[in-house]
Amino acid sequence: MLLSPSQENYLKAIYKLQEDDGIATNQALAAMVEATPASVTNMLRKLTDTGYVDYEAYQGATLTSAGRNQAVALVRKHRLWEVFLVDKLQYDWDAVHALAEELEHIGGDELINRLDAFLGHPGFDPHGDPIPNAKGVVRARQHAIAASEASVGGRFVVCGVKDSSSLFLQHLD
Amino acid sequence: MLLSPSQENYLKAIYKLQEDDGIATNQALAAMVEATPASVTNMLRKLTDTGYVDYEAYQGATLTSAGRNQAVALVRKHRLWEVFLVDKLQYDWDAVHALAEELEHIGGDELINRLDAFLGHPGFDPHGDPIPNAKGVVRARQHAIAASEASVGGRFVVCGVKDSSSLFLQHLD
DNA sequence: GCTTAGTTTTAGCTTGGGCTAAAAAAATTA
DNA sequence: TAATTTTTTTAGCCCAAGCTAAAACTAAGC
Repeated sequence: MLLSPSQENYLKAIYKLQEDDGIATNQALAAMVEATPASVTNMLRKLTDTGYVDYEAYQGATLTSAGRNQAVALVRKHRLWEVFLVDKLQYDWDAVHALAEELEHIGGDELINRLDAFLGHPGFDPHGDPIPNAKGVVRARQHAIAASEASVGGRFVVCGVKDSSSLFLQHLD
Repeated sequence: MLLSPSQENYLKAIYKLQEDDGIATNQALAAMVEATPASVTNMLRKLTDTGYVDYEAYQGATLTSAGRNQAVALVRKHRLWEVFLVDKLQYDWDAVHALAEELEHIGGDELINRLDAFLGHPGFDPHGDPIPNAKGVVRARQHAIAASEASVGGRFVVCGVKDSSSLFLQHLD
């Protein structure tokens, strides 16, 4: 089954919300894909019919295993393109998100696996997020704590940032 | 004015037909963009309204200078991505056309100029076609003659191929 | 110069993915 | 528990880009 860019964005959004909040509500999805809740209901129907999502009215959406595979593959593509843009094209790390959002919908496994090899199989993207491997396995970022948890005066290495808004990343620079 | 991928494909098709045949007929366009002649008529209206095409009923389409700029930019993007795929990702030259068709619709000047620099400002794509520079200037392939014109027994260097079908390119290999 | 063949356009329909406004369900508060 | 607020769904609409079938135009052959 072939997914449209729009459908792929929904799967990615559900995946992120499940990871972060445990549940993907209609409203949160609407905010994430920048559509109205009514449009989200429509799309969830379609994705349920095609077997990527489990969804019952008023109960929120969860990914099927097929849906989760797709979502992880998209995360992989997104993060590998971000590495390419920063490492090879010298983009600043705060400028790559939007472009990666476009690039992640291009091509299939062949392209992304070649890109992966070309980049030297990186384990993390420019924001420190882990890159799923070709089989969809994501290694968690180890030993990481939030900056707000760090003891004052202690010395730490920043290994990633959560917020990907361009404004916040520029502030960090 | 922002163009959809579909609109960009029409501009590219008109450009190619103008170059090759001198004129872009409705029928030839339909074949090139893989749509029906009726759909082509619709789209030509739109592109005329937005100022990229000059078109009067039954007279065929020509690009305005804005349209030509867009078309040349697309050819540039397409060919640079082909270089990337072959030189960096080790694709065979006969396998890159379809992927470049997708990639050429991504991003804007910034991305493509960075890609150009990364690739070392190549002058020609893997098929030997010249790559327009950032200003849209295309250097013609010099001193080139068709293989069918070459004298039997003479020695020549192949600097390009016209047909980009995967089948023909595989045959050459 | 007519007739036929080919091409292009018009008219009206379809599909995907949006939207708004109103109805229905769920959750919260009194 | 009842009333109110919030969330979700339904119903009906829009737009882009395609399609088919029929009408109109152009070009060729006799």
